[in-house]
Amino acid sequence: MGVQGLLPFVSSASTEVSLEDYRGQTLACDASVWLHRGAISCARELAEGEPAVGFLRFPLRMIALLKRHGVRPLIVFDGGAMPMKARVDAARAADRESAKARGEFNKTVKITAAMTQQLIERLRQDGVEFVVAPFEADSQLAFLVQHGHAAAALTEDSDLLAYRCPSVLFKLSESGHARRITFAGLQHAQDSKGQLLFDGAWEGEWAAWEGGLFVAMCIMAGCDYLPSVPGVGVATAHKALRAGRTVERALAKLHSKRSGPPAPVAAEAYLLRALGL
DNA sequence: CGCTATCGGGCAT
DNA sequence: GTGACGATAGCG
Repeated sequence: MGVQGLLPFVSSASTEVSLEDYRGQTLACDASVWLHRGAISCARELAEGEPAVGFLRFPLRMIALLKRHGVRPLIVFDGGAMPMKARVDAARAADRESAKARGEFNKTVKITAAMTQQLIERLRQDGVEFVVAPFEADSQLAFLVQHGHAAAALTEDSDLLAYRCPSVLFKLSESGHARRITFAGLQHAQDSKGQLLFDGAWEGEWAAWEGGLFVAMCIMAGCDYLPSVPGVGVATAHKALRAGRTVERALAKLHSKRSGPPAPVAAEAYLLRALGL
């Protein structure tokens, strides 16, 4: 999931970069998407329990790509399941079951601990650094960049911005180019008319977004941890926060304007607590 | 109409 | 694991 619609919304703040720009530096790499993509190439074998090693090919190729450009990869694996994501995890398991019944194998792909272990073994042999996150890789990737252990995170997951990761590279291509979004660069993000999204509407606006409103916008638009407010995406959440200037007033505004069922009451309590309000 | 949200689905080889 | 992209639907 990630935050639906977030990347298009802030795409004006992204710039094209090359891996050459990171020569001699460390990139913290999200292993899960690489493993999933690799696993699609042998989805049937995996679904039917046949031995398969083809899923290693794609992640190893991406690592080779980084090394070819003089970049030091730090591979980050998902660790334990998040209790708060239990509902989402259960839904995905059910989806995999029904996909298997229909013979749609590439929708049944599930990265097992054994598969992760096989990749880790290769990384050990090849001298590639890695860490296993306590829970989800996302927050670990953000931590590594925030504390200077990596120059940027390399992922496909928009959640990295919600975690306030200072620098994120998306959509790495075979040519070694990617789109970079820095958290600080969001200050200059614009809408389609060239108007700033997070600054300029009032004195100190960017500081407010940086300090919590941006994260609130992401949560309101829908995350894996809370039932989202129906009919509210990134654009509506942004509008409400900009008009209200605080989470409380933005939520009140959405309530008064919206027809249909009110937001789940638990969502608000969690949101406010998550933001320390 | 214009804007926004949602749905289905590719990714690799 | 998440989401480009095009289509569709619901609202003001």
